[in-house]
Amino acid sequence: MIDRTRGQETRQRILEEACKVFGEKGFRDATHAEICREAGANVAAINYYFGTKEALYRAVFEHLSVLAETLYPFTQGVSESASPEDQLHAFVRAFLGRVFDPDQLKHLHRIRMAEMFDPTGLLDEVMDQHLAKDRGHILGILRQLLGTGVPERDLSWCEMSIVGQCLMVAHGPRDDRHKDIFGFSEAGVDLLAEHITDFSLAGVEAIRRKSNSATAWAHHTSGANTTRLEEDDEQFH
Amino acid sequence: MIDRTRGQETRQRILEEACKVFGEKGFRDATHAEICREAGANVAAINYYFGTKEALYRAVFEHLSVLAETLYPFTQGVSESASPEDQLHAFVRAFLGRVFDPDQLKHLHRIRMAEMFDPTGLLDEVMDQHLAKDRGHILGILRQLLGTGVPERDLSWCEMSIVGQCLMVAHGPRDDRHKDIFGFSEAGVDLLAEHITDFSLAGVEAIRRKSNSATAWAHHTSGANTTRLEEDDEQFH
DNA sequence: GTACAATTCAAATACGCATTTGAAATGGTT
DNA sequence: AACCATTTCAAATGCGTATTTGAATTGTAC
Repeated sequence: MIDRTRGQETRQRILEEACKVFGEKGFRDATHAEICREAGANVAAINYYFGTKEALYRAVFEHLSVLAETLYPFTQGVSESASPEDQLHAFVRAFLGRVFDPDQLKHLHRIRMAEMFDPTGLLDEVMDQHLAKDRGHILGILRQLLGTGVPERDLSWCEMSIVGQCLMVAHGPRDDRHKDIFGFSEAGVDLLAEHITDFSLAGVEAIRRKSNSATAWAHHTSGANTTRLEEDDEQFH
Repeated sequence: MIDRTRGQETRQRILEEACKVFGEKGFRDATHAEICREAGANVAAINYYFGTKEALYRAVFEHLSVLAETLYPFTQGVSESASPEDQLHAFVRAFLGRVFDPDQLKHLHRIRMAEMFDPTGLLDEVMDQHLAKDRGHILGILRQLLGTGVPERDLSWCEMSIVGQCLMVAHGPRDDRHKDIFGFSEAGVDLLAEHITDFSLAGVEAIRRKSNSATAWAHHTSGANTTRLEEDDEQFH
């Protein structure tokens, strides 16, 4: 058999360097030249090991995705029978862990967001798969929190409200600026997770109440802006 | 004097077409050729009227920004003395109005998000200015809702929680898929605004309570995860 | 109707970068 | 040592597209 360790090492160096460059510059502004220079390889190496820049991009995404699921599983630290509140907390913490990972993983967030708003189209199918898995998890938790009778729309919108917070909390490559804005320090991920969890639990609960009281004693919610939260809620004094 | 109406018309057509193309393809994938073709002008026209592609990009952003502030002011429909709850509602509605505008304006959202996660760097200063104005508005509302004693960090994080929802509710050019995911129809902006407002008001209120009870009777919140919402809150049964 | 500025145009240029190519080097196998 | 697959390399090639250029056209003033 033939020793391939040398070649696989180069391949690995390129893959990891590509994570960094794609993460920092985005697909379009990343160049073969830069990736290979930093990885200590020749420009032709990308073509040799991955075929095309696009294939390398996909390889990077897959690489980072499995890394994310390994390092920050959404169920980390909670038993299956934990309360939905604790499950949500774990979900948020894992989500933020991925987003603020000090190593390679933070690049995944950048790549995913860039792909959402400035899509190359290269990751469409792959992203859909991973997305579906994540959605299943958070929706499961929300079903517990909201109960069975709640309409699908409330479910989806609560999901959006929670995930939106987790996604927007970290900006792209300009995170210096972001840290200034939101007063965030690396050590504060747990605090931030607590904030989002508390905020979201209260939000979800408000939606649950409203939905319940709406379906309970009336088929018509015809009044325009008369259905505000305060009516059936004593939490505002 | 010389008649410039003809020229200015061409300039305007290019500007509006550029909004569309930059919005749909992003800065990097937009080409002189496509913009000019759609605008019925020659490739050289961009250079003639705007100098460079980058200058055109900046012009587009400025154009759309003033349009946004004109069409969807954050204070629309509420008096200055309205309750902070109603002010927040108006803010969210205006925000979503901008994001879901069926015409040109929707492109602004795409451009801003792309600039966040795949920055060209061309709009940094300009975006900071507009951002600062928006932040002032929402922070003012939050100050009313949270009271004076609340720490700046809670303020910033609540801001993030709210704005995050508004930003993530609409994806990029792939909004077909998004609409499927979140079950959103154009007519539903008001419903969605109501959801986000309700969700956020409850979230903010939860943060306020926690912050108050924390500062009121202890300087040490040393326990790790013992400061969950349920302790001083009767809304979870 | 001549002159002159503003505008439009087609074709040429320039440049960056992904990709190719074919030769050189490496290292194990016989 | 001779052989062969694997891997590295420097230098071309080719393509897409922003930008330039200089000539043609339009419209206005005198």
